[in-house]
Amino acid sequence: MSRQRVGQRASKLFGVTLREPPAETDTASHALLVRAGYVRQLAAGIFSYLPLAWRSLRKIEQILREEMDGIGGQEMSMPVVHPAEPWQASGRWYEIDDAMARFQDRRGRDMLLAMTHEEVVALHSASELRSYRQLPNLVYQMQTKFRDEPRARGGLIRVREFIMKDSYSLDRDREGLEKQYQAHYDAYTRIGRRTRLPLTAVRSDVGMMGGRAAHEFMYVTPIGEDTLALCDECGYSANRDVAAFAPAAGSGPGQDNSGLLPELVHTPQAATIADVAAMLGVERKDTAKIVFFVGSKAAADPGSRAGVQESGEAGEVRSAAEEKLIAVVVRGDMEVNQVQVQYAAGTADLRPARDEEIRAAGLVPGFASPIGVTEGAATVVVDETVVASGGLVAGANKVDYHFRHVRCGRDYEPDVVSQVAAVYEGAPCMTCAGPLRLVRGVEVGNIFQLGTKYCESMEARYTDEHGAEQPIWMGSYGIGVGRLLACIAEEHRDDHGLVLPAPVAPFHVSLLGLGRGDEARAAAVAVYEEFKEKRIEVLFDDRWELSAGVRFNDSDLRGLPLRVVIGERSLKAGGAELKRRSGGEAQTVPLDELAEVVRDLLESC
RNA sequence: CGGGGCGUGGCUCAGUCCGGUAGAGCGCUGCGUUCGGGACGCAGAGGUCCCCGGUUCAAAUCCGGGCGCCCCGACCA
Repeated sequence: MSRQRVGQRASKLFGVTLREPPAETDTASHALLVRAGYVRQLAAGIFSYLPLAWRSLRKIEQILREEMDGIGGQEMSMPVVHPAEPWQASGRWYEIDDAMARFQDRRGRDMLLAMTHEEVVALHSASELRSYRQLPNLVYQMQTKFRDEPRARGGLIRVREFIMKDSYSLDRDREGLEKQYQAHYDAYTRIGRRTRLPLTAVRSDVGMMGGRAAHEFMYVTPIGEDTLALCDECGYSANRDVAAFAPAAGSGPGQDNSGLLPELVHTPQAATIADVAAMLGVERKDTAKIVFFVGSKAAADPGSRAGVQESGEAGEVRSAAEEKLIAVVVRGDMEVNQVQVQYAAGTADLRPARDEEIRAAGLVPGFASPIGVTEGAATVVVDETVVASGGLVAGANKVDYHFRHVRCGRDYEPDVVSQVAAVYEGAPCMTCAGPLRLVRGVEVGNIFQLGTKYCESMEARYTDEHGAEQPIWMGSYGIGVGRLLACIAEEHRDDHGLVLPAPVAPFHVSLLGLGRGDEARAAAVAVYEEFKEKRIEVLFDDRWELSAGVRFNDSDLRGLPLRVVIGERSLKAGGAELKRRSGGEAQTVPLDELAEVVRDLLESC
């Protein structure tokens, strides 16, 4: 709770309420945040936080600050504008395309807007950290990031400019890193509790961050853009990108008859799995489908792409020789998990192959088959479930023909066998075989064990007790502050507006002065002054000229945890009317007890 | 980056097909009435119809180009 006197008159509040939601608000919580006067959009994915939102964000930041300090963090602040050099040294200047906002300063020096701060932390660590005596260490900041998303959406959920709490652990070895990683895991769990937002930790892909382990902290909601696989029986949870499941052995017709050899069958016009299955009288799971991608290795020598400024140049610099065709074989009823294909095939980038690229490898789009892929023409990646299955229906690499009874390992040789099928609703859990459930979620926070990657490129080393130079081990941990607020708003609302929990609400009390009489008005003003004096954060609706209905509705919309009404009616009843925004009965409280009762009630909001 | 939609007062939108005086509701200002769940009357202010160019006697409206915003997909640390 703030130490300062905090009060605001609604008549002067910068940020009005809107009766109708602006046209371009897609999610319920975002419409409310706009209508209630919390946020305003300046450009696609770029928002201003008006005083109400800013007060909430500062409270959220304070919670984050306390939790970071609690695990030994030191707050600092690093620039939003970076020179290109550190990002060139780490390679990310070249690996990241349009998502990075680049520009040149007046001298023509390459600059960028920070997307995150690993490079700069590593750079500073190189100069500040020299001895094992200074480790472990942990620094963090609340800082603006800019990521030029191809498509911003969902209000504050997916924006281009955002404030992030980002912390960076610095350790002498893997054990130290794992310790700080776990400390963050626990801190994030506490943060979810304190902000009243249910968070689910899931295993996740390391993506462009690199490194070993990673978890995401997800708010499960239908408006989420990520898909999670959860096991209710053993608690396994993972992002769909990395979710593992037990390969199911096939049991369909043909699959039992392991002795049967491939048999060519005529399947005119049947270019989709559904067509083929129907024509041959089998189920989709008795078929195998082959999906083609073109993967590219990231340029080994960063210099080969130096100076890339425009997205259009990127494709020209990357030579065709770096690309390879990847043929992925999954069961007909399953989808391909592209992230896992990247790992299996060892490529950095993946895109669907064009028909002419498939033909160039001597294959027939629509009827392509893993049988007869010319050595070296394509990397054949076969899903584990396909290997575990018996004879499946597969393409014959000949227009209008398929094979029955095709078996991996007997009829064709895979280059890689891996789980490249995407997890599906009801898939058997890897650890307990229970059915996995797929839900949507918003990534509120993430934690990465980076290892020595960034510190090595910045030459951040320490000297150990034997006098030997060692690389520093880094972990990186983020929480989107605005995204957290957006998720809290999504979780805590009703038909009338926001219902914010006290720890993150911009004010504690919405005070309404009703009625025309001088006595009632004086009483309301007196309570306003008293609340301020007693450090109860109060938003005082002093707009007596408006009708009561308007003011009640505005109060509900803004969603402060408590509402106090003082008017002729309440005075006649014995004082002020006090009501929780979250529901329940209103109570009448004598004015001389009001502040105390309010303070007590706040403890449970 | 592919597909689609939209751009008119502060907000939500009509008007565009079929060219001819810029509109409604809400909000805002003033006066009066009302006064515990989005009140009422009267008076009023407020618009480069996204921008540039073209066609035309005449363009919010038709044509060309651009910009912005939104949705679906691709992508995403």
